[in-house]
Amino acid sequence: MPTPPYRRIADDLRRRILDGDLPPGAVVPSENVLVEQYEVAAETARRALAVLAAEGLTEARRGSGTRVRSFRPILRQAGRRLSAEQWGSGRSVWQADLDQRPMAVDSASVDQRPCPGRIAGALGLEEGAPVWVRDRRYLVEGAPVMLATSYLPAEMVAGSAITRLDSGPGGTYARLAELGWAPTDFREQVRVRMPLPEEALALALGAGTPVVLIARFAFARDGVPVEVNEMTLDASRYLMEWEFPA
Amino acid sequence: MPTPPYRRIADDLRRRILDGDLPPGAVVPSENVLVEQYEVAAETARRALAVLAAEGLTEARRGSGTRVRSFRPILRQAGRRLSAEQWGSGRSVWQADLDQRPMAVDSASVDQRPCPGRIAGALGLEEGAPVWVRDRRYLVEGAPVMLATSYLPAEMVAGSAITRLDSGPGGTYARLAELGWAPTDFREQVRVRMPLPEEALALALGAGTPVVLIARFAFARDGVPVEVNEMTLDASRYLMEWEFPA
DNA sequence: GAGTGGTCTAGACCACATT
DNA sequence: ATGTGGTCTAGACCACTCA
Repeated sequence: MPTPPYRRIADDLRRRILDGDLPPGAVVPSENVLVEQYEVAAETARRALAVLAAEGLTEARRGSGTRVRSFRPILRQAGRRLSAEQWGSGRSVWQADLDQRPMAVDSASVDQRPCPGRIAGALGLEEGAPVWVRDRRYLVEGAPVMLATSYLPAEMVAGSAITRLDSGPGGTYARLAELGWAPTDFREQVRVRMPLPEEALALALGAGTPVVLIARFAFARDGVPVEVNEMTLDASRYLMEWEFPA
Repeated sequence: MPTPPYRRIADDLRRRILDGDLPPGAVVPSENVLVEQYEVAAETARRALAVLAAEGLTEARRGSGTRVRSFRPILRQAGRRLSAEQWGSGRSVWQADLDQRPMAVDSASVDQRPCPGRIAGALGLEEGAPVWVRDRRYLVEGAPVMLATSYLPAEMVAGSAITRLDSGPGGTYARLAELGWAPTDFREQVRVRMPLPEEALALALGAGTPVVLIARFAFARDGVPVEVNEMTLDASRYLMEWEFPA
């Protein structure tokens, strides 16, 4: 039971990628080349390349070729507590160009709808109670990176700018504060899995790219839940950070 | 350019899984069955099943069959702030049996080593300065779920139980507190990607299972970094939670 | 032993990008 | 026009599980 040829080929290529022999953007040897070099059938060479694609290491383009993917993560900071100096010692262990690129919204909608069951429990509402639903897709450099759907009790936010596409300066949380429901605490629950086809489509995900699901709960004074925000992130584009006290 | 047969088959099966028609643990139609039902070649049927496996939805076992995977996550809580009542309204949107199963450690080592470059910066040390390195693998119900490697400045922890396999009651942080370096703040940086073969091996990962990489930085008073902990989690087994103030 | 998934081959046709 | 990746087929052999 020696490792099968397609795995050996994949292992070779992977090592070359991780060693930097094939840097980000470099063209990976084509199927035909692999067929010659390793003396295997075309399908076997394809399978080797498919392994790397499934690992998120490469990206194949029909007609062009297969290239090594590059990673330029967006830094998502939550619960920032520490000062800039403390950021200095204690910075990322991942060497990343954490440039702050501007984020845009390309498709958005705001609707009042009956509350879905799983959200109702979190908001302390009955299933089907009216909630305002804010739906958005975020882009960086023209490419989608995150989907977000936010739920707020209709009774709480009726008449405010939260029910309009443009929620105004400071956004939803600023409006909540004006209504006397300023968020004081947040809980974020995080799951990770491979995307469903619809998610892969909406985020234009390459093969081998997981998604991060974040459910964010915002609480006002006395622990009153005021918002649930379900987010879906392209995992290959994010470096997430949380800070909290001991 | 209609969707190719293998995708149609995969779509059919995926819908049946997500609809609950094929519940967790259920046997997915075998290659032979699919060959008959859809009148395709065996390789085409295989490819359809491979899609589902790559999505983490199924698990194939040679000789046995392909089954729908089940999701029984471990809840990992960080920065717990809110009370139990607030947990009540605002609970998970993912219906999950969050039983607290006991966690064991099966392989552990403690060594003094020169500090790797990427850790040195975070700990405010020179590269190569002596650090104690605590290495562990965690199991739940006999299966590995997390790898963790912790780095502490040798000068800070020399002579304490931190340098021994059994760090004593309360663990590393309790010992740090006794030494006058009680952690007061934490920063956790999180990345997600598909595993390298070595990681897949160490965590016994099925196909289509991402890993979560958490780099945890512990700070004592005045923002002095006292520990860096690099963790690798089986993404399919964790539900992570962070809480923090506005 | 029958059925299951895992791998490989040789050959074919297609869609697409680059030259 | 050539080369690239994407898909499909028919047939083969193997390793494993389960009854």
